[in-house]
Formats: sequence, C-alpha cells, structure tokens
Amino acid sequence: MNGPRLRSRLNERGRRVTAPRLVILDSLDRTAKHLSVREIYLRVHRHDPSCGMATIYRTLDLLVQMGMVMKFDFGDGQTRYELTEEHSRKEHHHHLVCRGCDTIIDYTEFIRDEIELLDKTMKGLSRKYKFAIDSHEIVFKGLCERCRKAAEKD
Amino acid sequence: MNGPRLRSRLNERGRRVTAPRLVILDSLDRTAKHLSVREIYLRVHRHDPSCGMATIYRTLDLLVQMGMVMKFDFGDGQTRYELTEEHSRKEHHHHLVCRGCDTIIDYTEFIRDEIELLDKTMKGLSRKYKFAIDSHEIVFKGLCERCRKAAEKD
DNA sequence: ATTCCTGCAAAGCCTTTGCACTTAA
DNA sequence: TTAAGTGCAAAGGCTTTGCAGGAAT
Repeated sequence: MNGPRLRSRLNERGRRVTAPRLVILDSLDRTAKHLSVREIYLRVHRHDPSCGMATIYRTLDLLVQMGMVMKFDFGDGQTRYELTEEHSRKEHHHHLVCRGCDTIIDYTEFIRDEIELLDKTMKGLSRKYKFAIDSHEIVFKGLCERCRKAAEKD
Repeated sequence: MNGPRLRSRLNERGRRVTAPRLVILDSLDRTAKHLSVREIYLRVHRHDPSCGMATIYRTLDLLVQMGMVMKFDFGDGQTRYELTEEHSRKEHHHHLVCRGCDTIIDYTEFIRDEIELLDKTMKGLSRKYKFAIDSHEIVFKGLCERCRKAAEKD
C-alpha cells in the first residue's frame, strides 16, 4: 500500500529503493500495533533473513526523517514506531498507556474536540514561538483494571 | 521547599530520609529545566560528591513511584525529570520541543481549555477502558526559527 | 561506473544489578 | 540492632559506527 509512496519519496531525494526499506515499511503497514525495534526486526527477518539490526535502525531513522513514520517512547524502555496518520490505515488517535503491563490503547473518543483545540493551540504556539510545528501527541497514563487490582493486593 | 513533604512521604512508607534523597529532590526544586540524569548527577555532585549514579537512578525511580516526579522522553536520547505539578513552583504547562536543537519550551497558553478538554477525555477514557488514569501529557514538536532557517540552507 | 546501501562486528551509552559496607531509625 | 540505602564496579541492553563488500541507478 505504501510501496509506491516510498518509491517516490526516495526518488525525490535521490535515495535508493531497496528490499529492506520496502520490507520494513511493509511490516509497519501490516500491523495495528506500535512495534518495537526488536518486533520489527523479527517480522522483517521472516521475509528477509539477511537483514541486520543496523539496517533496521538506519531505515527507521530515514522513514521518520521523511515523515512516514513516528517514533514513540511510552516509558517501557522500548522505542516504538507507527506509520504517520496519512500513511496509516488507522484513524487519527491518541494513546492510553498502562504503567503496569505497558499495554498501549489507541483511543479515538473525543478526537474531534481534541483536534480542534490542538489545532488552535498549534497555530497560537507557532506564531508566538515562531515554531514550524509538525506533530503533536497526547498520552494518558495510568493502570488498567487488571494491574490496579493486582496493585491493591500488596 | 519539598523537604518536609519528602520526609513525610518516606515515613508513611517506612522508608528512610537520606542525604542523597534530599539533595536530588532539591536539585529538581531549584531548576526550571527538565534535567537529564547526567545533569542531575552533576548538580548533586556539588553538594554530595560521594553520591554515585546508581543512587541517582534508584532515587529518581523512587520519586516517580511516589508521584513527586515525572519522567519524560522527548526523543533526544535523554531521559528527563521534572517535579509534578503539585510539588513544583511552575504553573501547569505542556511542552513544545524543537527536533533540531532539542530545546524544550514550557507553554501555558490555552492551558485552561486544554485542561478542561483533557479532564473530560480522562473521565470518559477511565470509564470506558476501566483505567485509573493518573497523568497526561501533551507534546508539540517541530523546528524552532533558527533550526528551520538552518534546514532551509541545505 | 558511481554512489549509495548493507551486514557484521565492535564500540558507545545509558541503565540496572550484585555485593559488601554504611547508616537511619 | 537491623533492615534499608549506598557506592562501586561489572554486567546488560539498546543503538550507533567503521568498514569492506554488494547493489541500485
């Protein structure tokens, strides 16, 4: 799905279309999760066993730089990657994270109001601080039901 | 300023009041920045040269766990710490981060509307996903004027 | 033919852990 | 006294880098 777009973005920049790049983007395309580097490596490895970790890291950096992928750190010690909204099948969403089991939930509730407010805020901040803002992120953290109950037992 | 509060929180939990704990909290108390572990270490070291890195890490974890400190990762490879709102002299704020020079700006504009919306969202999410939500975070990212201009020259 | 890209292994960093010593309570 | 806390050094885990060989244009 994103193959053609990747090709054109790479061409625009005089960079090459290679197997690892296609496979790595594809692995992000085929999941609804927020994959860690290791998870991406394992998935890529199935299609292309010769691909090493260094290429995974280098390619992810490139994809982030080209604006096709977003990088997250939700605090569980794993860097996670997700396609940007315009390249993803997912709806616009934000994240709800459990500190106990590190589960990440994509929520879309209230998104319309959020976007409206964030858009207004973004414009205001861009003007005041002279920033070229290109992304925003909202994260709620807490304990899921299961982890809360487990915590109460102590 | 937070010394007495730290004392009582530690006592409640049967944990001990020690010099490193007081000094580390104090270093967060005396800055308006979002200190990295190394920055905290350097500041603490001035008051207590015997304090090692391991203690810094262990203490920060403890402070986060006790809800006095928040941990952030804005994507520059440094974990950063800041006092939680109720323990800080700072106003409630969110963050604006430059991807180029990693400058972090605390903004308070639109905070009132944001808080209102976030509160509504938090309640809705808590109910729907049965989460005990205890924190939220909004981060805008982009390029500051200087970095944008530098980028245009390439 | 060139220049970019990749795999591998080594090096770098940040963070955690084990252990004996120290110290708050 | 005695369990918690600390410092140090070693170990871990993730990420980056150097380099020679390989591949896209």
